[in-house]
Amino acid sequence: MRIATWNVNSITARLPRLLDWLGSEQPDVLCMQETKVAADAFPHEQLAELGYQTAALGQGRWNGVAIASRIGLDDVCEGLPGGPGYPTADEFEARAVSATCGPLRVWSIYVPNGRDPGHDHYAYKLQWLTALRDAVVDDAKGSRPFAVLGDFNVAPTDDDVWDPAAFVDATHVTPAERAALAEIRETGLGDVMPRPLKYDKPFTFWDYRAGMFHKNLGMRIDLVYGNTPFIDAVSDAYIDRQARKGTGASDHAPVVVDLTLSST
DNA sequence: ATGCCTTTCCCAGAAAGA
Repeated sequence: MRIATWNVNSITARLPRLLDWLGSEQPDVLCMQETKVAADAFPHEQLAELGYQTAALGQGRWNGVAIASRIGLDDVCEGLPGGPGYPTADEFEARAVSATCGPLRVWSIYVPNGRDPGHDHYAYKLQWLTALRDAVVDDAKGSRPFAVLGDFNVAPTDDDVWDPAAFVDATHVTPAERAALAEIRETGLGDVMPRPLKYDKPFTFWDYRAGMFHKNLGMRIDLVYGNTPFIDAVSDAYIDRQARKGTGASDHAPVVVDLTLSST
């Protein structure tokens, strides 16, 4: 079984490449982020033609998350239970969707950026991560394979950015953000470390500007956090950097995880 | 080592991304 996560940076702009990628890589489950499309404009039909059922949560211009599965899609939960809103407490963004896909329970998440450590968006980010921790604690301890996949917008360690000196006073690397990730892991989840396929670090994001991808100045911020039954089933994990190449690419590459489950 | 790209809103340029 193959499961992947990919921040597509607009599913509308990325649709030709997404459909090609699904056809060639054949994931059974794909978690997507930054679909940037309202739920009623999501390309359900095009993915259905490739055999995928889809659950999409969207609000139009910003954010948007989805799950595509060809092994079943049940018990869909839209949004982050108990999560904060932005800019006001009751304005909930499209940043989380979860579903049961065959033997797996999965979340597709898009963590708020934070913008700047002094910005209220940063406080929102930390509140959001705390709510995510509370929302996954039961499934993390369960016997069913369970994983949270997506764009966490936090580099877990200094090894996960091209140069820590470039991130002084920046978001994505602060102790509070990293502590919030540690609290999520402490529910019983492990960080699935993918192979980079090229160079030494498994970056998942490279800025569009200034040839960052070609200089390999990237970050590892798209993560797969799995519980013990999930981790025990992982046979391989890697960054599909091919998908970041060329014109019309997202600024994120997919993280692909191969699983060998006893039931499949 | 930043908004030098990209996308969306909609047709001009602001907002957002990390």
